[in-house]
Amino acid sequence: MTDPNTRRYMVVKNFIKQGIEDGSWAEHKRVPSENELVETCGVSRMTARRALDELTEEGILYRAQGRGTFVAPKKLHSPMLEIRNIADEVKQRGNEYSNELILLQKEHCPIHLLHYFDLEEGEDIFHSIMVHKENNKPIQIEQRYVNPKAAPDYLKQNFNEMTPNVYLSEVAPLTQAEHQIEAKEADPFMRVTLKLQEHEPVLSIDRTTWSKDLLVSYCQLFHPASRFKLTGRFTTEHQLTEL
Amino acid sequence: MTDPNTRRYMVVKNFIKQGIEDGSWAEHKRVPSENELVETCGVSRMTARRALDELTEEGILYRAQGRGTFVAPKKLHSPMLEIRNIADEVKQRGNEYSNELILLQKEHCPIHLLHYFDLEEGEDIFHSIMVHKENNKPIQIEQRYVNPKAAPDYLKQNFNEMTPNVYLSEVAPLTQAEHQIEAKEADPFMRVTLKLQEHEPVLSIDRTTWSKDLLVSYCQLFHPASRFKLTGRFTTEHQLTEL
DNA sequence: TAGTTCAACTTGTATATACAACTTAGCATA
DNA sequence: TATGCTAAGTTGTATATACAAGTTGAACTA
Repeated sequence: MTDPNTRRYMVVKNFIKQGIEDGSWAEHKRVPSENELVETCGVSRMTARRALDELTEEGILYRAQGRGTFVAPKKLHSPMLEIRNIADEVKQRGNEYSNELILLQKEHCPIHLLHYFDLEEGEDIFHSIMVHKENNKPIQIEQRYVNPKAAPDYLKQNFNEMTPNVYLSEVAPLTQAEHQIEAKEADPFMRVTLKLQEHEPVLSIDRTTWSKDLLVSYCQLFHPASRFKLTGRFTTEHQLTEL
Repeated sequence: MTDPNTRRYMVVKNFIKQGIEDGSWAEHKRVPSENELVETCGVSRMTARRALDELTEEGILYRAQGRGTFVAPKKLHSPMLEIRNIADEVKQRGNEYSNELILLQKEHCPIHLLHYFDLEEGEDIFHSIMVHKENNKPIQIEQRYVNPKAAPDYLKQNFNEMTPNVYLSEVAPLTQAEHQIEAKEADPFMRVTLKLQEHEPVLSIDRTTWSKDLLVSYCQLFHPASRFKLTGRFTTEHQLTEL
């Protein structure tokens, strides 16, 4: 039972999530009761209950004693991690994850980033560009500058095994992150890569991450803004400059 | 068993929380195992487990299979949290700010929000919808549910003087906020109000705010995603679950 | 008709049990 | 010494069972 998806309560969770996704149960509609799931899924009530409990905790369902369990209209609490791992997310949807490495090299640090990475002009930095795919369809472009001091072996990694995000969080555990979200026009590369229509905007997420006081990575993520539903969760504890 | 604190798993939770508070178990120290709690608290293992599970979910403990359950390091709490208001932002750009109140009323709390606001069915909540304008051009739709316990005089306010955001932060100082950013299709109301083109997406920001442990407000902000350049900046503190 | 009771269904709490999966320390062996 | 194995302890998953507590609608009664 190494694959999480073979676990019985995961089967039930996916069964419910699937039903919500394909419209079997609309918002505020009752999903099968615990006892009904015992019948249809062939699990014990406690297992069915665990599935419903977790989905409730994730904000996907809500429950009312004596009445039933219902589909929540909009997630108040996102089930996602604070920094999402796109590979896991794709797999969690039951789809196939793959990626394509466009660029991976050492280069002189761009001038406008020298200050952030605490580098002198002419010093090197790692630069990668990759495309993340779901069922072979491009869903995200990732451009990333990585601090050699924080991840000296970045260039040697095989990013089919492990996304840059996961690798970096292993070699330089996150202590702080800053995000900037922006909707903007796509450039020609994005338009071709993400198969965008004319004038279709992209949702851009700039993410800067630190490990202790060391700036580890500056990363830009681009998604099609209209065709995909993109959610992120941010718990702010310092400062938020808004709009 | 009407008092939640008489429930067995709550007894165990309080026992653990108490021990952490009075210093019996320091950060990263092991707390009693499930079987030890069976002995000392006189509950079944599943009940002890539920207590530890919930405390883990709350970020108070972390668990490692085969090793034990440990006290998680404390989250950093910064009392200062700034959410700048849109009126100031517009004025800072040298433009004229105005708004239009679409709806301001008391209504029964929607069922799916009862749990979050800690209300019973039939209890009332405040609901407002307004449009923020820059040079008389709509730039943001704000829909907001407000907890009457946190801001009992919300309905009496004149929101030309002070935006809901500013008013709320005065009567119930923010201690925590959570955001969810999403690009999605506009509904007809948004399309008309924000003068959107066909199929033009909106950038939606869901913001939930707390004052201490009290959920103050659940708010949705909608912006045209393509015509305006919208940037938000978020500083996140991450907690490590595995050490 | 209006109000009450009750049966059937729901979720909520609690226990007892079994086995799987993982970690660690100590022991046995090469 | 170094290596590998095992036993004991831990969390993780799953089942079966029982009763408590809240909801609903239908049958019953005044």
